[in-house]
Amino acid sequence: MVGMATEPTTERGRATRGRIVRAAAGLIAERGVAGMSLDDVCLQAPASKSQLYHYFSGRDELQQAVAEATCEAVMAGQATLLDDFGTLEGAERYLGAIVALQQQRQARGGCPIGSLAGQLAEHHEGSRRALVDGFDRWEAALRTGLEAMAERGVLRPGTDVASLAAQILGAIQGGLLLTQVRRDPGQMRQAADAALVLLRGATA
Amino acid sequence: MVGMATEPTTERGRATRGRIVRAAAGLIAERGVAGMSLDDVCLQAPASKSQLYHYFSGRDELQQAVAEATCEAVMAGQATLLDDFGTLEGAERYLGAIVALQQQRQARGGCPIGSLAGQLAEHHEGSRRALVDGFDRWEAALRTGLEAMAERGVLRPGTDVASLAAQILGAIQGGLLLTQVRRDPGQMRQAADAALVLLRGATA
DNA sequence: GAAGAACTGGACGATGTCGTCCAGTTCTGC
DNA sequence: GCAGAACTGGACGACATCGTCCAGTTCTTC
Repeated sequence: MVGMATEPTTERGRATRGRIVRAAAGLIAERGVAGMSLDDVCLQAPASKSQLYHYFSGRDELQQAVAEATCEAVMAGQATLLDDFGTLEGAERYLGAIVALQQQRQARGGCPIGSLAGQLAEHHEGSRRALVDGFDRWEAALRTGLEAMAERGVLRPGTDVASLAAQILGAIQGGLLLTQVRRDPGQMRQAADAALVLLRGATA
Repeated sequence: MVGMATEPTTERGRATRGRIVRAAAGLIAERGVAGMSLDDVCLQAPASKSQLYHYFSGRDELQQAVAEATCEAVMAGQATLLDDFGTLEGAERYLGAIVALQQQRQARGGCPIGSLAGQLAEHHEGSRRALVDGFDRWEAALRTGLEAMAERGVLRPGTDVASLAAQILGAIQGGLLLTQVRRDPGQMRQAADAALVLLRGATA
């Protein structure tokens, strides 16, 4: 934990760093943060201990990198769906897609960001900040869609789109958490309905 | 992990088991599931290894006991507030109390049940079931309040109180998660407002 | 193509953790 | 008050994990 982490400057270095982060992310998703050992990460990457410690100062920094990569992946995965969020129908499609994904995954895993939050947020400031950043980007995308609706007069004038975006994100996260714990995608369906109630409650 | 767990039959045994669970719960709250070692639990309880393994088959069973105790504590802590949930004003008081608690705690810790969910639900079936039980009891309490409102004609006839209860619980959990990650009690305020919107949307 | 920086591989010691074991003490039922 | 069950204390071995170290290889720059 003495040496500082190094950014890779060569193509090979970037590839190695990427393999390590992906392996760590996979192991965390599979076994949880507690179940991920650095040796396992090296084995799975594949990479060696010195490579891991070359790019990361230690476990904490690796976990933070996983948090960042996870946020990136989640946002990238729903980017096109979120672009649609500027209309009521688009919002319905977006929320329906989340429900469908939960059904397809048999209600496992919950939200990748939310799951990490429960495991990291309270105990590692760097990881927490990475997750805050992820939620901020998510919420900003929702807000952008709401603003588009507001501009077209779909929402009542004076609607607090910032709050509404936060509430919708909260409903989604709560729904995903209950879905995961109860192993029931119906929980996400109800949460999606709740988000739509909040949205429709603000329509003109 | 070979021996099965034993229920204590004597007063002293129950006290010891209780000390162990409380110590484990405290350490998990402080450092997370990953950061709790059984040696630390014994040190803090105080108790000895053989006592721990006398009452629990191993780490997993101890964690499950912590999950059960946490659910119990959370429900006991809000029992009187939840009794109030049978009126609109009572519901406002209840949600306001959650917000106030988050402010008082400086947005730390989130929901004890929800936090455990993120760390345990995906990886230990027994713990998951304990958490499901906690959420079920919570939701049932909300539903009881909603049914009281429905009977008194506060809610529109035909309101699906079961779904509404799940949605309100989801809003609360989502709000607590965002509060914890963002370290901002305002997140819980917005979630509480969202829950009230859902509730008022069902009033006659 | 040579020099130096970046990267790689894997062995290694220190440490923490788990789970076992057994001898000693306290409690319970008769 | 005694026999047996329940409980307690702490030492112990096996093992996993962390983080370090250094020699060897590949890349970049000139």
